[in-house]
Amino acid sequence: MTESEKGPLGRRRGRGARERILSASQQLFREQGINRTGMDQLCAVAQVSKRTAYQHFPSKDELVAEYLRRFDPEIMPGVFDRTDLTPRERLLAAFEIPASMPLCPYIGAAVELHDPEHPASQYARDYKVAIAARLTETAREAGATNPEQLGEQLALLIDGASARTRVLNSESFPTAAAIAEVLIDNAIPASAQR
Amino acid sequence: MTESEKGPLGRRRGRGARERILSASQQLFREQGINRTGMDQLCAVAQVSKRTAYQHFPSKDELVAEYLRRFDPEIMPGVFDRTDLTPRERLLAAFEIPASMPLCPYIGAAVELHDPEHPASQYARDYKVAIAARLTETAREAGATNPEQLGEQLALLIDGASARTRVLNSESFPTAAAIAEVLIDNAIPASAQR
DNA sequence: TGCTATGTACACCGATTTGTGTACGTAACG
DNA sequence: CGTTACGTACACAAATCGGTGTACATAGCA
Repeated sequence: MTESEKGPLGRRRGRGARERILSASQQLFREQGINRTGMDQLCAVAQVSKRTAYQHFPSKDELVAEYLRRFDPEIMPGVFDRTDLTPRERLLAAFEIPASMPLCPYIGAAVELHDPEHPASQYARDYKVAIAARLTETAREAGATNPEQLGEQLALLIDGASARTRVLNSESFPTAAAIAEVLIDNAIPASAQR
Repeated sequence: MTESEKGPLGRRRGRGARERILSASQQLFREQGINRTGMDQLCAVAQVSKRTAYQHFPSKDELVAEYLRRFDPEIMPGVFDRTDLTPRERLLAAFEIPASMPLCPYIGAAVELHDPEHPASQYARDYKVAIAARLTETAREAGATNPEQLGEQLALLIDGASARTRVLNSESFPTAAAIAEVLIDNAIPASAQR
């Protein structure tokens, strides 16, 4: 609403339309959900004409899929690369989420879209599998006797905390972290610990 | 599409309109989700005129809330009343879901509606708290040293399995049950077991 | 300079959404 | 019987949805 709004001969916002669209997607799809965010509103926030949006993305469905693919992957996958932590600490670090996480967007997309064939749903599935694989890999480094099992278990805890945080509107990751600690200690033979 | 369809002077479907509406809600909201089910389709399945539907429910939002309240509570709460099982067995029985459960409808509603103030979201929260309380109560019967903690942990496992089953399109409750077994055994002192 | 890619403004489409207004049947019950 | 509550048919409103058509402006590059 400032003076920098589009005049009758609209101020040009520049060439980075695609990035602005994806940035607005991150904000709006997270804050309001996918279904409750119309393309009109999204374009208004991105300061992009609707025509431009549809020149970059063939449909909203494809935009949603790209939104998931471009989802800032620094939080979760980042912990797996922290060489300053032991494998065990890395497993536990996956449960320290930055509180600005209302709901895992992959779960949110899968539930909202309600179609397993939707490109975004497919990517959500791939992502969840990849995270579980990373957890399994780290569990193996930590010396777990059954790393696949521990990886899948920890992945389930993360999703449980995410879903429960959303429904109850209260933080559930500490609970999940407590469970994780028990599972990890149970899964790593005493000889491999420390 | 059989001959029993409404003719020009429509065959009367009888007085049980409200029940038919709620029954159709159970079916459609589960199969297609809430947002993707329009009132027109819902009324068609319920064999009820749209006018009648809005005479029973002031709005779709209220219908959704009532759909959750009326949700057949035989599966989950039922296991808590099974006197043929030990408390420990009852806790584990909560993880045996009948596979016809695509996603916990309470989680689904909370995610789809995307508004914590929505009456259905509020009820979902209440329901989740109630289930956790039942688990806590049973955990206390089983002799857990910290029943509140164990109850909350088991509740998180159930929600994690539900969410993960939905996203991955593959059964996750066995994984959750395996974790539950570990947690239960860890939470009950040896003296109280058996 | 002029060409091309990118972005813009804005009206518009058809479909779908929740929700009403109106006038009419009919079943149940006194 | 008549009354009343319940249910019906159908049109329609107002908003919103995803998506397009058209004509124009500008930035970057050769």
